Amino acid sequence: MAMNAHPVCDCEVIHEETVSKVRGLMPDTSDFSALANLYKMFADSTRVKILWALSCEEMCVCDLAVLLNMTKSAISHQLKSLRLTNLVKFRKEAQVVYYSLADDHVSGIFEKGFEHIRE
Amino acid sequence: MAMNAHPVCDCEVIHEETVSKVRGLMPDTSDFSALANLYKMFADSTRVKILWALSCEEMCVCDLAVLLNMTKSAISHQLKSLRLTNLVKFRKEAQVVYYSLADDHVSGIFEKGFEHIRE
DNA sequence: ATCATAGTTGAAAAATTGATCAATTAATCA
DNA sequence: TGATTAATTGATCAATTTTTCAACTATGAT
Repeated sequence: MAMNAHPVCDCEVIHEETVSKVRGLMPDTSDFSALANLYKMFADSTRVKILWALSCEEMCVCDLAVLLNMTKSAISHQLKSLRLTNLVKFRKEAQVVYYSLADDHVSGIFEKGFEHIRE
Repeated sequence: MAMNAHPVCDCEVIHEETVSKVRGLMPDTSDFSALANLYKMFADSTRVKILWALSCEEMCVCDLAVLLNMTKSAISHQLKSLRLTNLVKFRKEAQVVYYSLADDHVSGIFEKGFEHIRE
């Protein structure tokens, strides 16, 4: 009969040592959230296309809307998420807002991804 | 008055050249989907913790459930997604199923991510 | 054979997300 | 000033996703 069944997972700890070792090495939950939130930006076709396009060239909202055949509103909403995660930066010239990648890190993440899917 | 407003985005193409140049370079939609689906696996706290844990050591479902304080069922569902995207592999020994990372690519993707959030 | 445990599965519930729509801001120009 | 266009915003709806729950399979032990 189970003497040490875990309340939540309802199972014995099969390998206590492994679990405590890994737990000891584990980054904070907030680090994992930050990481997940970063990858979330690459986890949607629209956003990943926007990021890829901006890795080619600086573009305004309108350009992106035409390129991806979507409304300015939809693009703008996505750009907002990308701004909030510091993946893109922008400059305003008259009424036009030009977006570009915040830094070269982003392209680096792309490369890793494309590497993997072409294996 | 607008002479060439785009039907979907309801805007003029501000920079036709930019748009057509980028459009010419653009990978297939299916490539972007594949990329987004890959990053989707890293875009959830639970999954990213599982992947990170497995990058430390091979673990069974129970170990992961205890480590993350979640039910075996929830873990198992996530592992299924990870299996379907070929990010993890497993071996069965008696009733216990041991999971590990499918290849070193995965750790590489982590590093890029952590690099970015620690900037 | 019976029972306990590891793990998986499908369906439903709960939570999150993405596109749309209408309204709004900001800037230019007549 | 009033009209036009780029862009943003908040609310809503639809779709997707994650967890939960209960039922189930499979393996090993008594």
